[in-house]
Amino acid sequence: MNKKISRLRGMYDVLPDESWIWQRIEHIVEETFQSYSYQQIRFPIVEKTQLFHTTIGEATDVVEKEMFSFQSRSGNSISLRPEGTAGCVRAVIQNQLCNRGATQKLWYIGPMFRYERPQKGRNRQFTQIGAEYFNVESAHADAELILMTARLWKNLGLPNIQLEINSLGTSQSRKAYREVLIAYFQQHSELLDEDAQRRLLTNPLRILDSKNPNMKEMINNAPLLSDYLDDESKEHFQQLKSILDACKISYKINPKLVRGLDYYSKTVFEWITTDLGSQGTICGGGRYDSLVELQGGKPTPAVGFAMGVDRIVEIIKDLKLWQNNNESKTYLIVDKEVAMETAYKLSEKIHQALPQLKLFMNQNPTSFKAQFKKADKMGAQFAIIVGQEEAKSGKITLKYLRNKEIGQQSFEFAEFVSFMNKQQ
RNA sequence: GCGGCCGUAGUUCAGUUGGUAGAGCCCAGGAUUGUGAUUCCUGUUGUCGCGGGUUCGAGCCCCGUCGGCCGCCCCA
Repeated sequence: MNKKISRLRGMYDVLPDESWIWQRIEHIVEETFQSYSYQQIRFPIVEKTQLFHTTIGEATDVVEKEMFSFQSRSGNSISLRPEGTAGCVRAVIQNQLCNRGATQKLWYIGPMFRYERPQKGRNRQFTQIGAEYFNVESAHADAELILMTARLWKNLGLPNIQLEINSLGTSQSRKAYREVLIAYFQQHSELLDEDAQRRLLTNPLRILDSKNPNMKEMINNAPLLSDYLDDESKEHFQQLKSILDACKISYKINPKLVRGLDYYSKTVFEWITTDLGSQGTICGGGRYDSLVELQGGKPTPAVGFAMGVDRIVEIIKDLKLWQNNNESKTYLIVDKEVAMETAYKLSEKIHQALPQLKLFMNQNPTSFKAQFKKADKMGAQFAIIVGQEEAKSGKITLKYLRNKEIGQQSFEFAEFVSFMNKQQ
């Protein structure tokens, strides 16, 4: 008879000991993206299932077996978004943000849902932050997005992150390569595992990603995508590389880097950490020039990326990169014998005069000793003591808990305010 | 979707060949007449994840289930 209802598998609660990390990441992301003049866009968590099928691709794992799909009351199939680009593109088309050649630099943050087996760095509800740059065809746009993410890692203070890039080519050159690749794999069909057999005609590029040791040699000898790039794609890729070189962003060209979502073309990139085990990609993205048209909009080149906030939080926690400074700095210690009205009058006066001050007030006054103990455990810098003497005199007694030499002082209210202002 | 490990107080864990639970930390109170971080004393806490089975008897054995971790897979 267990009446407790537990949370769903792969979902989680963010508790106060961790929420401050999320808040700080969100704050830094917002500042960084704004400094590059990207504007926030917000779009629904639920969309028509069809949107994800046409955008992400029928043969992808995300669509085939990882979507939270269900029937709406009117009988339509709707789904929780498994990623952000689909909804963002839909919103751009529907609200005509790119009409008459307008460019857009957009970013978003929010929960995404995929029905997967939970693991470190992989949850069923997870938070992604993404940015999308619409209507610039040249690699300058790709470069800006990569530079902006590099700036973000710097601002967040994340170490051990590497950039990998590749070019998938235009959809025409990819089509040509695809046929060569299928032919090659068919020659070696006796070596293909079950997974590869299944993907041979739906998504042969993904076979290159396989870690099956039996297929390793065969894959290593497979024709390379880079040999089949057309001039336009080569030129585009070269442009990106020379900007990255100029800005001293180091990268590795990974010719086997192919993204799992169908809509990518030309540039693809990933930021990878070695600190998270097997879920090491913290940010991935690329160009998707044909997606807007595929969704029924006017042809609009675009490029974007998404990053997993949960994974970034994990790194910051595991490596203990940050310290919490969101805790109360000042603890209001109230004598049991002092009327709470007096204490509240003072605390409101303090909030009015020092709006930045993080004041903790104990609504259940116990002994002085116990309150001091609590203030200490909480990491408070100061204790304001409201005892019977202070209630009579109207003065403020302030004790500096972190420095015995300064110790305890008595102030008039105005003196107290200017003292605290100096401290902050 | 596949494979492996795991689930005992708030927490970290112990629990002998099956005989219905224990420690450290934390928390609360006190030694200290209005004052913390050291020390000492005292005290609270569990349907042993949940359900079923075997047994005279199950935290321990078996089955199921839920949840977590790790690998595959996938991806951010």
